[in-house]
Amino acid sequence: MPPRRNEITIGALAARTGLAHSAIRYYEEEGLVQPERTATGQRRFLRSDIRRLSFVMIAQKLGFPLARIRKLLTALPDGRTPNARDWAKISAEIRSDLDARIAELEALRDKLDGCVGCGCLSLDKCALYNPDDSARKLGNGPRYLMGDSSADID
Amino acid sequence: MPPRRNEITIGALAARTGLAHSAIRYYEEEGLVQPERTATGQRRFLRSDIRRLSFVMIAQKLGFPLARIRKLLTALPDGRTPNARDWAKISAEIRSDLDARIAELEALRDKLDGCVGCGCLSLDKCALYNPDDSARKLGNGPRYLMGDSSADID
DNA sequence: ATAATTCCTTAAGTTCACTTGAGGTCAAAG
DNA sequence: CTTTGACCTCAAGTGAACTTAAGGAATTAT
Repeated sequence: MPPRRNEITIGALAARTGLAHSAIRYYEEEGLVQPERTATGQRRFLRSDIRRLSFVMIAQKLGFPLARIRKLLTALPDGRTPNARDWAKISAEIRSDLDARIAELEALRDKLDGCVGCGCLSLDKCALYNPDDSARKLGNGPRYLMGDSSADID
Repeated sequence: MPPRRNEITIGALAARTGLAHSAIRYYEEEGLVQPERTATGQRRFLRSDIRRLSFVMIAQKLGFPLARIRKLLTALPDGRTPNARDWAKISAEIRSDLDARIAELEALRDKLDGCVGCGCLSLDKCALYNPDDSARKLGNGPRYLMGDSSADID
C-alpha cells in the first residue's frame, strides 16, 4: 500500500524534519502526533505533520518540555497544526516565558556581583542562596526543599 | 563515639544545609566531600563542610552540574573549601558563563520577535531553527544532530 | 536495660527525551 | 520471486541528581 497523496511514511517525515524514526515514534507515544495506520500497521502521517514537528523542534529549542508543547498544540482547536495566526498567539506566551528566564538569570548575575568580595557563602546570609524565590526548577528529578534553617553557620 | 569538636555527623550537616542525608551521601560518592569514618563506620564531616556544601548549593543554583562544581572545588589548593579570595576568582568564571546564557536567550527572543507574523515554521527558512549555532545543550540524554535536509518543506 | 533515634549499605526507582538492540513483518526493486 | 530496504514492536539503556526501600548496626535517651 503506497502512501496516498497527502500521506507520508515515517521515513519521509524523518528525512524532512531531520528527526530519527525513534524520536518520531516517541513523539507519537507522547501524543504530539497521531498518525493513522495502514491495514498492516504502518504509520501514515499527514504532510502537515512536517510543520507540526517543526513547531515542536522550535519550541524545544526555546526550552519548553514536551509536556508543555503538547499543551500548546492541543490548545489549538481540534489539535490543528499551528499556522501563522496561531503562531502569533502562542509566541506571546513563549515570549513572556523567555523574558522571565532572562530576568531570572540577570537577577542571579547581579547577586553574584554583589557577593564577590563578600565570600561569606553561608546559607542564612548569602543573597545567592535564598530559598524564597521560586526559581528552582533547574535540574530534574525530585528536589528537597530547604527548611528554615535558623542558627548560625560555621 | 561522640563527634569531636570540629567534627559533625551527617545528621547535623543535613540540618545545617537543608540537604537530605541521601543527597550528602551522594555528594560523597561524587567526590564533593570526603568525610572521615569512625571505627564503626559512621561518617564524620568537618564543620567547614557546611560552607563547602553551601558553595555546592549556590553553584548548583547558578546552573552548574556537579561535575563542574567538583572541578571548581578540586582546582583549589588541596581541595580546600572556598574562602573569600577563592570565591572572587571562581565567580569570574561563573559570571561569564551566566552572561553567555543570558546572551543566548536574548538572541532567541529576538529571533522569536522576528518570526512572529511570519508563521512559516519551516525548518529551512525559520531563523528560530538553525542547527548551525551550537546552542543546543538544553535537555539531556543523547541527541540526534540534524543532517542537511535540503528540499522544500510542505 | 531497653526503647527510640540515628546511622550504615546496597539496590532499585524517578524524570526527561530519547537511543539501541533484538527479532520479526512488509513493501519496492531486480 | 527473492532480496533488499523500510517498517513494526517491545525491552532495556543513557545521564543527571537524587530518592526510596529494605534490612541491619550503632548511638542516645529514658
